[in-house]
Amino acid sequence: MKLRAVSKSASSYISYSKLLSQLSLTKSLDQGLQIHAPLIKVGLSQDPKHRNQLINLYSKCKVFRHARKLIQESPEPDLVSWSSLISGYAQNGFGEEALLAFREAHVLGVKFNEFTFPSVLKACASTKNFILGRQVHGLVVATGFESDVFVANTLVVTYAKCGHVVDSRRLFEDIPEKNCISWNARLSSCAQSDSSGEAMGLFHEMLAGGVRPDEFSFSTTLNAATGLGDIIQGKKVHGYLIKLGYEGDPFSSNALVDMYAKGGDLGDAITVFNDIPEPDIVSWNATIAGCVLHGYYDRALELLDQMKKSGICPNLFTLSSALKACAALGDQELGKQFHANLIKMDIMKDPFASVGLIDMYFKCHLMKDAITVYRLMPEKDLVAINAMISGHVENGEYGEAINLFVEMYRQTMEFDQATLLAVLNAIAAFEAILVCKQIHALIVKSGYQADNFVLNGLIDSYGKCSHVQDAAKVFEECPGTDLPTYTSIMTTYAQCGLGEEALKLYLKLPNMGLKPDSFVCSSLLKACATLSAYEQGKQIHVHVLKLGFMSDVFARNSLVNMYAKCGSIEDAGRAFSEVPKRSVVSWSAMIGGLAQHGHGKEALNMFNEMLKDDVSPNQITLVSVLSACNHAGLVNEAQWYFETMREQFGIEPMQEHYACMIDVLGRAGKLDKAMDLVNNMPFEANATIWGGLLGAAKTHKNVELGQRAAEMLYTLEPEKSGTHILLANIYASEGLWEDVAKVRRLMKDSKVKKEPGMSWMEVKDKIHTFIVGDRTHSRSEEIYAKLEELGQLMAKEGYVPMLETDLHHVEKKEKEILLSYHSEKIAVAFGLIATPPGAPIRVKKNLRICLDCHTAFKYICKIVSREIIIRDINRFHHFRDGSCSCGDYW
DNA sequence: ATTACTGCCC
Repeated sequence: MKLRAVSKSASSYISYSKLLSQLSLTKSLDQGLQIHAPLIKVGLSQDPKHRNQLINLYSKCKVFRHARKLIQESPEPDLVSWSSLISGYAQNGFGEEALLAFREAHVLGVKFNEFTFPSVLKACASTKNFILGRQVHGLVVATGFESDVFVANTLVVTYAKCGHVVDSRRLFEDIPEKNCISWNARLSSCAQSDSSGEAMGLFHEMLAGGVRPDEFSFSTTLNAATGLGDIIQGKKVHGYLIKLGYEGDPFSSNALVDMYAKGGDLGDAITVFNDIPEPDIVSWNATIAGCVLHGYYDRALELLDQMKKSGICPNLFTLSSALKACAALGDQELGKQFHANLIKMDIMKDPFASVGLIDMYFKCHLMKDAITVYRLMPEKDLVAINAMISGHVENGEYGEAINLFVEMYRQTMEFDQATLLAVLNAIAAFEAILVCKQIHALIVKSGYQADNFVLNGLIDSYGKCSHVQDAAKVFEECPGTDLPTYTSIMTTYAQCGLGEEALKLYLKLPNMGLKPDSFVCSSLLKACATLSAYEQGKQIHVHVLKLGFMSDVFARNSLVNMYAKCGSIEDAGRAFSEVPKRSVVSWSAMIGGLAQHGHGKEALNMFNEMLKDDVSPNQITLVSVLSACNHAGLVNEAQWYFETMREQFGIEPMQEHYACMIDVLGRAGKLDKAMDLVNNMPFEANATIWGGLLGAAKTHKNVELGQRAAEMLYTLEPEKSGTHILLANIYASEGLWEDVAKVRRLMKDSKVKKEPGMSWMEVKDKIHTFIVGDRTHSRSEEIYAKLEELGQLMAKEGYVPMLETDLHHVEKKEKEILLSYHSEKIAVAFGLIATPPGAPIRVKKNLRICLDCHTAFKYICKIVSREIIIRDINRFHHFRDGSCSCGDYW
């Protein structure tokens, strides 16, 4: 009986031992627990080998309580049992516990070996306990295990993870026989410190040293390529990976998907993804994130469905991307569903989940939900605050956005690039110039003046606040100017009416080695529009075609606007007819263009067509409609649209509509009605409105209204000289020379200078600028000869200079000379000698065209058989066959 | 011993 028991236990000894090590490998806890009882029964659990195997199994399966109990039961501290426990903690992510166990064992006098040190070091790395890590390193050296390549590799990784990259590199270099894992450890330490370039170099060194990379080396190197955005290198690594037969490695495949998705062709990413036999959650996530990154939001959501159907549950990564897709698509319902998913998964404490939701709710205009999610965040990190600021900007709450920043900055003094960009956006939209200057100071103080993104935002904000000079200063001091910087400053110039400056910069782009993109083109088209630079505009049009931006609806709308503002309503019409899907912007641009050219009836027809096309007008469309009525002198029509726009189109008349209507009435001589509207509208009349009334007073020779309007304008815009000039003109036209003299004195005292009349004429790619009596042009002699010749021909046809338009109280002869050398006349004369016969002449003027020039051009266009197109500050004048398109109404 | 995917701003 006794013998049998012994022999049975002998055979069990071997089989239990085998079984236990098998169970340890597969982490089969249940079976282990089942064996534990029989082991006790046969008395084998007291055997050190079996006990250690059990400790190992329990530690691996995270049942540390049982493991510790077995250690306590053992008669003396044992290296293997403690090692098992420590490694169990370390492998399962219980770093702190591993270190505690290590200290306990150390105090008990356990001597460690090359199998224990890696676990302890791993725990130091995961808890970022550098101090203990260095002490363990000392222990390693003292016990002579430094030369063990296994331990040395772990040290390299530990130092890197604790942020001590230099020590990590030194230790790596000191390893005499570096194996593949040593190299991998170094590669991973580069990944830790964001040194993708260094990692790429190491990979090549590794190859040169004859070490064969494994799947770890490949996936890490591919990640480095992604970090660098260097797809060319990445593709080479991809090729080599195939050659060495690691194509099936899931980590490398996922790294490839991520690389192509982030920096290359999304198609390549999807190809790699489709070749993965059993994509895991990371493969799906990387592909879905790639779709979102490239703007294929529907595709991303479809993939998410497919993923679920394949039996894989979305995790936080998946839902982050999905929320971004919902935000971009404005899909509230789906967004809410994902919110429910996140709550069910109990991961709402994760900042990524909250920020994704905040962003989604703001972009879907569900402000309250966004704010609720933010309030429920246990710890509001910087990214969440940034999302709040930009969310408010997104919803037009610029003041709230700025206040939020100020409040946050006072509390934490924390901000980053994204904060600055969000605040700058708010400033730009709010035109908050004082805040803009403060943020500028903050940018300089905090060292962000080397950050191009921030500087571009700053330029943009100064531009939107109409502080061109500040914008230009930031631009000039920009350390490295890239294409977006140029775009920002060119857009600023274009918006502030300095189209010429924008064009000058554009011509410099090739010299800087920069290629224009669709943003530059759109900015330039706007510049051309402001400048009325028709030839330049046509060239940009060619660029837009060549560079393939014609699929861009913005580009097409910009073309309509540019051609209209450059005086070619025909080209504008052609561009308009080529817009595939006309939005309210396309229609408004066309209607506004027609209006500016005095084609009031056509503009109104266009407006009716737009309504038939089921496109709803917006405020801008109605400004264009009223302006069309204005330029065509259609007073009744204007009144009808103005009075019915609220009920017909649900658009509340804004200041611009009132201003336009007041202008219509004023021009038509209905000065009383105009003043009624001024007194009864829900706004204070601004400078534009008083300016219009002053013009009306001049046209209809109403001194009283002129004086009142002028007085208002002196306070509203004292820096403008136009007011004085117009008032003086009113007095002059009534022969009130003493009053003219008074105004002139006033002008002199207040140091307001008359804004000099300037005209521009574009020939080929050069813009020629002229002022009154200009003799600086290289072809001045020919120009003045032409003017002389024209003067004689015009006189024969019956032209008489309209001397009363000049307010200089000088001799008649002198007046005649001053009049004949007005900048627009010089420009037209230059046009006649510098362009081929029969070509239309396009001139832009910075002020309103003068009455005498207007009359003269009617004669000239007939004499020379040319179309003369003058764009003044308000509108276009097309002179053809002795008359002007404005019908003498401007 | 070593490897991947997510948020705010451009």
